[in-house]
Amino acid sequence: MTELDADVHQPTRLRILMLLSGVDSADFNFLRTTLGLSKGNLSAHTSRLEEAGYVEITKGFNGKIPNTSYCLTELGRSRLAAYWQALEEIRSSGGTPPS
Amino acid sequence: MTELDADVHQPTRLRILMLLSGVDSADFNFLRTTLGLSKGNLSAHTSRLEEAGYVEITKGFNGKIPNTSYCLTELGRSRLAAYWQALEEIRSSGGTPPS
DNA sequence: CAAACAAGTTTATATCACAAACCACAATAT
DNA sequence: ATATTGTGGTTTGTGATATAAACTTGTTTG
Repeated sequence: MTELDADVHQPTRLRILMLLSGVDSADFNFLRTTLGLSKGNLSAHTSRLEEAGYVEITKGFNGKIPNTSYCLTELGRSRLAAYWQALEEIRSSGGTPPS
Repeated sequence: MTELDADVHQPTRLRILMLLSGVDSADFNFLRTTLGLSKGNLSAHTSRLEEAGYVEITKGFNGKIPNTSYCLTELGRSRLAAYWQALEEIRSSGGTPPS
């Protein structure tokens, strides 16, 4: 019974991870507006993903204004793949057995 | 941005629903042992699924001992299908764009 | 300088997942 | 008859969590 990684199995975090999986990196406001999140919510979720080691956070500046950008780590990428696979197991576990 | 139904998007409930989707009905102990859940946990989740209208709970007796059995409703079945579809949208939203 | 703004973070709150404790009843032992 | 144990489940207490509001730090504008 493969477990579903709780750090991934959360709608907002899953969307963040999927978005990051298709891009080299994305910054705070891009994630925020693309996914339609409040700042607090996004900050909390990215922190958790960083603690899990799934996302790397890079703080810099755009001219003088601070800018934070996020990048999926290799661990994050592999956990994300494992998550989809675990989900596929659950999905195929249920249906009516073949006749 | 299709939302993920919170009543479905929970590992244990998802497994319960998937299990029920492949069977006419299942009773408490079958669910409990098959999914490896504590009694309290199973009871809480099935209650929630009933309140959502996704599962019908039927209380009866096996001889003299009480027996509760669970059956997926049509609503439950359709919500479950919608859930997998919503998830598929998220899944295909992320990947590297085609070259 | 003061007031508004930008980019995040910290906090308060409400919900939730879970197991321990509990309840109702049946079967068995004393 | 009455404890005692077992079975089938529900209720309750607790710790974790998702979210938005409030706050912080620094910048730009009046």
